[in-house]
Parts: sequence; C-alpha cells; structure tokens
Amino acid sequence: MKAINTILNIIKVQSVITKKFDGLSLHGLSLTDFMILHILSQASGNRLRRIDLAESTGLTASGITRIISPMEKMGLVVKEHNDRDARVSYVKLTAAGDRIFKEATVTAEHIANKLLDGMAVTDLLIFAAQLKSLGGDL
Amino acid sequence: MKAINTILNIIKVQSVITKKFDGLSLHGLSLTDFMILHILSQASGNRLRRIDLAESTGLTASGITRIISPMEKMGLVVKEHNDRDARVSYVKLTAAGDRIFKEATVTAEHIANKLLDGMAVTDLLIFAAQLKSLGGDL
DNA sequence: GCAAAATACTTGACTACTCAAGTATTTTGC
DNA sequence: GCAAAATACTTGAGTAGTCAAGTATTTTGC
Repeated sequence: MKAINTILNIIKVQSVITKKFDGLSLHGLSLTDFMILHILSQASGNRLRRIDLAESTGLTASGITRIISPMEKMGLVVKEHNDRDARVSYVKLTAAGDRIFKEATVTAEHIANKLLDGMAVTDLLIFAAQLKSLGGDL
Repeated sequence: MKAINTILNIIKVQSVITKKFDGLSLHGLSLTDFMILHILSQASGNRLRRIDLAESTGLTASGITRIISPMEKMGLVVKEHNDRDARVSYVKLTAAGDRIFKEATVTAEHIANKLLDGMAVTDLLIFAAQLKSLGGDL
C-alpha cells in the first residue's frame, strides 16, 4: 500500500463524513460550526483568540473571520477584546452557544458512533494517534 | 477518547493535508485533479463513468462535471460515449494526462511520505484499513 | 408495450472556504 | 527610543465544491 493511497483515502473519507453530518443542520449548524463550538467548549474560559482557533481547526485566519461572523449574529459566540494587545480579539462561547452545542452533540455523537461502529477499540486508539501525528490535534 | 474527537480530527487533518499538497500546482493540478487522475490510471481501460468517478472520489456527480470540464480543456482527459446507453459519458485518461500524472506522482509521493514519516508500518496498515471501513476505498 | 420510475448527467444559485494585500498594533534589536 | 519586522486580523476577488431542479434516456413491471 502506497502512502499516496492512504492520503487520498483521507481526502475521500472527509467528503463522505461531511455529507453524513448534514444532520447537524437540524440545529442550524454546519460541521465546521460544530467543530468550533467543540473547541471553544474545551478551551479555558470557553474562549480563544481567532488565530488559535485557526490553528486548532486547520483553517486560515481569514476562514475563521468569515465563519465566526454569522455565528456571532446567531448569538452562539461573542467577540471580546484584549486590554493588553489591541490586535487580538477573542471568540467566546455564549450560554446560548453552549446549550446549542450540547444539543447538537447528541446528534453528532450518534452519527460519529455509527461511522466508527465496528472499529475495534484498540484499532480506534491507533487510528486516533495516527491522526494526531498528522497534525490532527484538536 | 470520544468518537466525535476522532471524526473532527479527520476533518482537521484534511485541511492540513490539502494545504501541504499545494506543491501539485507546479504541475497545474489541484489535489482533487490528482486524485481523479490516480483513480483513472488504475481503472480498466483508463476510463470510468462520471457517476463512478463521483462514487470513487466521494464527490457528487455535479462536482465531477465541474472539475472534469477544465481537465478536458487541458487535455488530461477526454469524453467518450457509450453506444448502448446514451445517458452515460465516460471520462478517459489521455496519454498526455498519464504523462502529467506520472510526473505529479513524484511530487505527490514525496509529500505523502513526508507526511506519513514516522508512522510504524503496522500502524500504517491499520490506519489504512480503518480509512477503508469509513468509506475510503479508492 | 407503455406509463411510471429510475438513472446519468448538467446547470443556476449558493456556501465555504482560499490567497494576497491591506490596516492596525506590538515586539525586536541596535 | 525608534525604525523595521512581526503579529492579529479583515477584506476583495476567486475557486471548489454543494444542493435542487431540469433534461434526456433507459429500465421496470403490469
């Protein structure tokens, strides 16, 4: 098995996964929105700088600006500023955002479990570790 | 480790990978273009129906139409029709497409190997198998 | 053998990004 | 302590897809 096949399979799997998570639209969220809420919910103080959010998601700073903007309007997150450094602006999870996130998590867990169903636990651990080594450290 | 974390890590890894394969633009190809050439090069007769190409890549039929169109103009692939069934149109790798593909493969293998460097062979096998079970069978 | 359903594909309108360039601010180092 | 470099972010323009609807053709099943 060539390295290229493995890489191309990751690309394909991503397309497949994205389509399966369409169910999140029930909660008004895209998979990327959900990923951002997930990351914020685990961040200290439930907030992060936009640049760190970019790093965590694998998106660009520009992409974060564009995706956060509608999430602000929906009230899922709020912008906060840093007194020390006027350049940075934080994205902070709101109470409403947290509530929506928790609701969506039920749906997302259901889909995720169905996707990974049949994967042996030990294999799953290896799989997760490999993803991490590829830069997938959420 | 939750199933959701694993899934979200796949999404992130995909973003990271896509950016690293930017080097394919040297050959005038996107990563998706390369994936299509790769699939065609392994298909019998070096050709596939558009719908099968959609299935193989994880894209939609619509996405295939749009991505193949410029590849035809570049001369990488040609359209062929089926005498039996006027609905289908095949996408066939041209000699030029094959040559470009082989050149690009050198670049792609280099990037892929660097990405997977440090991954133990046995782990890599498990990793590939898991991807396959997630629908990633190229 | 024909109407209804299914299949293969394309198109219009849209979303979700990317990159390059620009602005504002902070940090570095001589 | 100030000019140059680096950092955080936004914006304009473009690309790569999606989905829903439409067209053309083939298959199904009574």
